[in-house]
Order: sequence, then C-alpha cells, then structure tokens
Amino acid sequence: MRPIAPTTLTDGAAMFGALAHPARLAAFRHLVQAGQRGAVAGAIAGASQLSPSALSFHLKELAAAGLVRSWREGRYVRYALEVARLQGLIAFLVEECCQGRPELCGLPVEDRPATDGVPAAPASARS
Amino acid sequence: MRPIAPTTLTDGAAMFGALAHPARLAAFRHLVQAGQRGAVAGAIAGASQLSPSALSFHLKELAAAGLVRSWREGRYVRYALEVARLQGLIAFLVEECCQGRPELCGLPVEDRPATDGVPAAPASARS
DNA sequence: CCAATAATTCAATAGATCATGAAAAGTCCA
DNA sequence: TGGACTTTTCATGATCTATTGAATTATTGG
Repeated sequence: MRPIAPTTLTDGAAMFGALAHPARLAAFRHLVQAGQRGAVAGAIAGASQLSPSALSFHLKELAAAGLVRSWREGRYVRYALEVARLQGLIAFLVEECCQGRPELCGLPVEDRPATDGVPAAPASARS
Repeated sequence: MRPIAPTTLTDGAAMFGALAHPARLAAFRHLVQAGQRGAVAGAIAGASQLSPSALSFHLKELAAAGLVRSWREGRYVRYALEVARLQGLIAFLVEECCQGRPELCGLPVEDRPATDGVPAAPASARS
C-alpha cells in the first residue's frame, strides 16, 4: 500500500478542506476505527447526530477529496477510508513541514544506516 | 518543543481549514523553508503573486488557527511558523488515522524495546 | 407488485469565504 | 514634518459551503 500524495497545492488544499469540518472529522474518525471493512452510512449518522442528507453531503466531500470510497451492499452503502490517500496526505504534510526530516515535526525517526551527514532531499517544487 | 495538538474536533477542523487554500499552503511552505527566523510579509507576497491585502487576509487565517505568529520589525512584519502547533496537528492526524500505530499511516517507526505484543493506546475520545 | 428501509439528490436559503481596490495605520529617513 | 514604504483594515460584491426538508432512487422482503 504505497501512499498517494496530493500532486498540487490545489489538490492538497482540497484534501485539507475535506477535513475542515467537525462533522467530517468525526466521520473520518469513525471510519478510521471501522478499519478496512468500513461502515455503512447509517452507522456513521447514528454516531454523529446528523440528518441523512447532511451526512451524505459530508461523506461526498470526503469522497471528492479521495479520502474515502464507497460501495453499495444491498440496501446499504458502505464507506471506508482510502488509506493510501490518507498516508499520502500525511506524507505531504510531513514533507512540507519537515523537508524530509521527520524529527523536525516531532515524529519518530526510522532506524537507518548512517548517511554520512547527507540530508534527505527537501520538498521539491510543486505547482 | 512539545507538540500542541488541537483539543477538539472544531479546533482541528479550523486548523485544517487554515491549510485548505492553495495560497495559504504556498505561504505555509514558504514559512517552513524560512525556518525559525521567519519571513516578512513582502517576501511571501513576492513569491506568491498575491496582492498585499490578499496575503494579509490569508496570513491572518493561518494565525487565527495558531499555525503562524507574527511580530513587527521596524516597518516590516515578520511571520514564522508555530512549529509546536504544527507538530500538534500532525500528531492529531496520526493519532486519528493510526490510533497510535504510526506504521499504519506509512510513517517510519521509532526503534523501541519490544512491548510484548501490547499495542499502543488508541486515540482517546474527543469532543 | 407494494410497503418499508436506506441513502442520495434537489431546491431554497443562510452564512462563510474570497478577491479587489481604496483608505488608513505604523515606521523610517531625509 | 513630510513623503515613501510596508502592511492592515474596510467595504463591496461574487462565489462557495452548509442546512433543511421534500422528492427521488435503490433494494429487500412480504
């Protein structure tokens, strides 16, 4: 499962925008906890006090940003995280923030052979 | 420098919202590259094709989310990242996404003594 | 087929966000 | 002090986002 990072600032902004609402963040968290199996819309609605149409609206926003996918299962629609895409967003943020040096972001660092002081490549130019 | 994570979903959503615009993402990246010293507004504007008032608007959004701070230096105003806050946002995302298991997010994992199979604590309940 | 269930779509509305340009507020230096 | 420079603020209008409830689509089981 290779991370799929946003390719442009506009794409990245759209992904952050998808998370920029408490109801969507709550749905996002619900789907994180649901794991790869996902959760049906009704279960997410039940946990979030949202009307069906409001939930549908917000899930569509998450899906438009590529953070979530959905499929029909009988009369239900099941949603699950696009884990690779989410990993891509985190990688994007870490790259922007840390320029390839995760420890600057407060993240744990992988145990690797010494690189003779050669720093990791900085974030490349992006439109 | 301890990460300062968002404390509520609303706070987290506001932080994501601050990054949910290409111009702000560009300014954010500029400030990342500027480091702790920061950059004056004019330098950011010059690199971003934004009018002074548009830039001011977007920097204010970043500041309102706590991602950026500013201070006056003579006739300039200098902006710099709030690194701890940014680390907090990443920690929040990793916690939500990975429930304490960074490898699920595609992140490198700190080399630690074995934990006898006891998993890390999951993300705690948050309003 | 029909009724019940699950979810989405749609229209209307309210509110938030954004771009623009003019005006104003600080600061510096001659 | 006065003019130049940097940045912010403000008002306007345009566009985007969110909420609501009614209508619609899809599916199941009787």
